[in-house]
Amino acid sequence: MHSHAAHDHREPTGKALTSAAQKTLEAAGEQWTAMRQRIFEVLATFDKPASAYDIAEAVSKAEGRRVAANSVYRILDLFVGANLARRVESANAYVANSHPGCLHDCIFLVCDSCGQTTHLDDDAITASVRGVATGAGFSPKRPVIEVRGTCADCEDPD
Amino acid sequence: MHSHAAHDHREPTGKALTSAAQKTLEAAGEQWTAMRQRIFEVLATFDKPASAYDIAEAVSKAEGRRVAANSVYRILDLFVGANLARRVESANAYVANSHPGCLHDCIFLVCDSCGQTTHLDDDAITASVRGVATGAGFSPKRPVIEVRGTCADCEDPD
DNA sequence: CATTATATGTGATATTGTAACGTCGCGGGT
DNA sequence: ACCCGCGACGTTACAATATCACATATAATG
Repeated sequence: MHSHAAHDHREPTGKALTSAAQKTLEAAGEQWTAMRQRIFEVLATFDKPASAYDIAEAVSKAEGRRVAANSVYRILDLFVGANLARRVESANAYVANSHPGCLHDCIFLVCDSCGQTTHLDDDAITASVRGVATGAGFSPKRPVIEVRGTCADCEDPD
Repeated sequence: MHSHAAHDHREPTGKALTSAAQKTLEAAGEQWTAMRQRIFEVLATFDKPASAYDIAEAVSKAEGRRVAANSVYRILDLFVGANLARRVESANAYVANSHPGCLHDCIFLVCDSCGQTTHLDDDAITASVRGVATGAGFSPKRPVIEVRGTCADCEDPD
């Protein structure tokens, strides 16, 4: 996937991904706490965007104690700020960034049927989006590019 | 603005816009009721994206009776479906479509500081977004392209 | 007019997101 | 060791956004 990118995106998984996330967060001058690790791990295991409440529920179950959505939001905000996670605006949900530390604007393909969300990078497109914004006298900070539609599996279930 | 579009976009305002909206909705086989007109008018007078609750409140005040958010959502959904209005996903809010009847994918520039939102059309960009989605085996239905940032006025207040 | 479909009203409830404030543990200064 | 300040997290309350179920009203149709 996104093999068109100029640089290679090997996607770390499991422990490697968590470890990469830790390095990135610490490099940003933030602490890597047990709670943050737990939330990152849970987020990373979801196969589709997870809401803060989804995560709170999953963590609560895993820890055997109540974890409030509140706390999850705080940590998700931190993750988004440090590029460990992304918010999918059209789904009110979050996904782990599979290559933290590299900070593309990104494109999400969100299936209306199953919720599966694919992450693409296409610097040409995102640059042109920023370009038209700038051309209109606007200072772009965060392009939100998401495509709602139907994924291959739902479109054509063999 | 968006003078690059292949066809002319004169932007109807006030009564002309309402009338254009009516024609479009009726052409879609839906009724143009007093309630729908009221909601469209109120939406069109907002100078920035309005939430369903903003609209419910404004209509309630204008009508001197309680109009529930519920009813507003129903009508907004209808409007979005008929292209009379658009939802700004990253703001949980809606804007009137200033040229109903013509249905571009569109690009919103949303100012994080003042909320002002500018609507651009750029068919080259939206086509390329749909293109990468299709290239990934995805069937795009509704691209969501929004740019969060700072508008000219907030960036550089003379 | 009677029948049916569509539109709206109403209250309840679910989901998503923030605010305010308290507690705990950790590190630095004294 | 003690105090202090700070960041992380817990806890409660609440605000904002969104949907559901069902009643009523209004419009379209025969």
